[in-house]
Amino acid sequence: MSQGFRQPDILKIARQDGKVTVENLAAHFGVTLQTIRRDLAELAEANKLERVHGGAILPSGTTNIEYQERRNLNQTAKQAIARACARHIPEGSSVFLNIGTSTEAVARQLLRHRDLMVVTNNMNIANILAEKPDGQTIVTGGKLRRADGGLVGTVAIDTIRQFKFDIAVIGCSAMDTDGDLLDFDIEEVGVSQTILTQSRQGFLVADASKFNRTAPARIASMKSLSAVFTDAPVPGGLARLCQEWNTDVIVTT
Amino acid sequence: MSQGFRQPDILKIARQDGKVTVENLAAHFGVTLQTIRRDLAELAEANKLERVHGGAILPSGTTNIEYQERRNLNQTAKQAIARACARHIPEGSSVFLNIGTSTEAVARQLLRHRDLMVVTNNMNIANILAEKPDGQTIVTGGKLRRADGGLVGTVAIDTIRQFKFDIAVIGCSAMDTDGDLLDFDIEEVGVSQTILTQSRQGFLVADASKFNRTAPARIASMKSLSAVFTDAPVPGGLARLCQEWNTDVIVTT
DNA sequence: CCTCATCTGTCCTAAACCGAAAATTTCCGA
DNA sequence: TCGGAAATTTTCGGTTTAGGACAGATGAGG
Repeated sequence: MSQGFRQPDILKIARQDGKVTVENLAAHFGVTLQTIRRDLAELAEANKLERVHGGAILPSGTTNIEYQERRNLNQTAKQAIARACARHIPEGSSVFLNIGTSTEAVARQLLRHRDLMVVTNNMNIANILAEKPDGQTIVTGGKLRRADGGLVGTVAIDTIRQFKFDIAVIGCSAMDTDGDLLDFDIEEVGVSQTILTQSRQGFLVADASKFNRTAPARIASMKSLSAVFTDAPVPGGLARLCQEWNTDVIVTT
Repeated sequence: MSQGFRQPDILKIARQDGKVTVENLAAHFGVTLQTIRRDLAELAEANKLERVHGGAILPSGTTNIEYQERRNLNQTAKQAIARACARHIPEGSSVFLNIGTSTEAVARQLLRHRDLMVVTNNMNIANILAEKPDGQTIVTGGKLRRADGGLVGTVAIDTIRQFKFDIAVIGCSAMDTDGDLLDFDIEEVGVSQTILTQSRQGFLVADASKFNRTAPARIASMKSLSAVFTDAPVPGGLARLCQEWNTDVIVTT
């Protein structure tokens, strides 16, 4: 019985009991404490377990942490983009804020705007705007997605159809150089498209890293948007296209 | 058993009960008060908990103060009521949880139930259930009421109509001795009534202080409910009426 | 048979943890 | 406002645990 055999068993015990102790494992496998420590160190390195004094526990909230980290990614860029976007949203208007960390940043910047009617399908945004003393916040219904607090599904789409917005603020997973907006999640694409059809103007908030990525589902083309907010000049050909389409490109520094 | 093992458990207890006391935790884990204090200090440092004299509570964050205080009112009674109610909710069932501090307590007690489908129009409940690893949480749409995180209005009612629940758990502002359930808020009454018509069983959770109060709007009669959960025997005449109506009255101690 | 790589046990020092007691702060009723 | 009780912070010492270093054991491959 060696490392390779013990580690899956250790994981099984951990998942069953929620925790493991160095001492019990040593007794269970008939090896020394030091050997178990080495196993646990490897499992912790691989993020299978979380090491604590005297043993190990299951890693805490693996799902949410991913979103948390995504939120911190490019944080200063996102904030600058959000500020620029917020400046283009007049007080008193009706706005939709979609799922996403970028739109969440916009929500924070909108806290000072007066008399907005904000509709969102993002629980995090709703929580942020709950602090806002004036205006109205409306939450679309939907299935709560634990990973990112998004509300998705037919209920969400049906609710959105009942409104007409001045401005829709959406994010995306990736942008193609031909101006197409892409997303990883088909379910979300349906929501984004519905939002755009229900809005007079569409704003995209996306940091420049989205240009270096790709995703399978197509939301729409920049052609149908009024403005794009980002933090680096868009590739040359696309800039010309946007001009042709009458889509403003606002680049923050 | 050391620090690393206790802290996740402490968090779990805190999330379930809304608060923890140094003394209870010390007894629970069989360690001294000082040790628990060190744990709580660390959890507070990591913003997982908020330290208070004698124990710790969940970080306040969004909810407003008045609601926060209402939540603390009769807290132990509410918790006992919620526990009893949760015991009557089978695993795997579909449940609606209405606005209110009592229903919020029920949500905490339901965290351990498996494979529930919970629908709610209460943002606080949605936030609580977002931690739940299994089952589904669905949020009705609606206008976000800052005072208590409730989602109200026609959007909410329309969404509810799309479901059929095994059990509806509702609260109320006051109870009349003739068995009528009353509420201060007309808007909320409409939601409660819709919920009840869409459910096979109706549960009321209400602490005994509601008997000494009155309110203008009528939700329904206890006659239409399956069970009432409270913390003191109901007035004599009403007890007989409930028996006649086949409405169980569960009194927690 | 030899060699190399890997795993394991033992030893040792530094760090973490826990409980106890003293000093200080906070809370709450008079 | 004040005083006592409860809770907290601080400090200290004893005990457990962590993790690096090194040597022996084991097994595969040449």
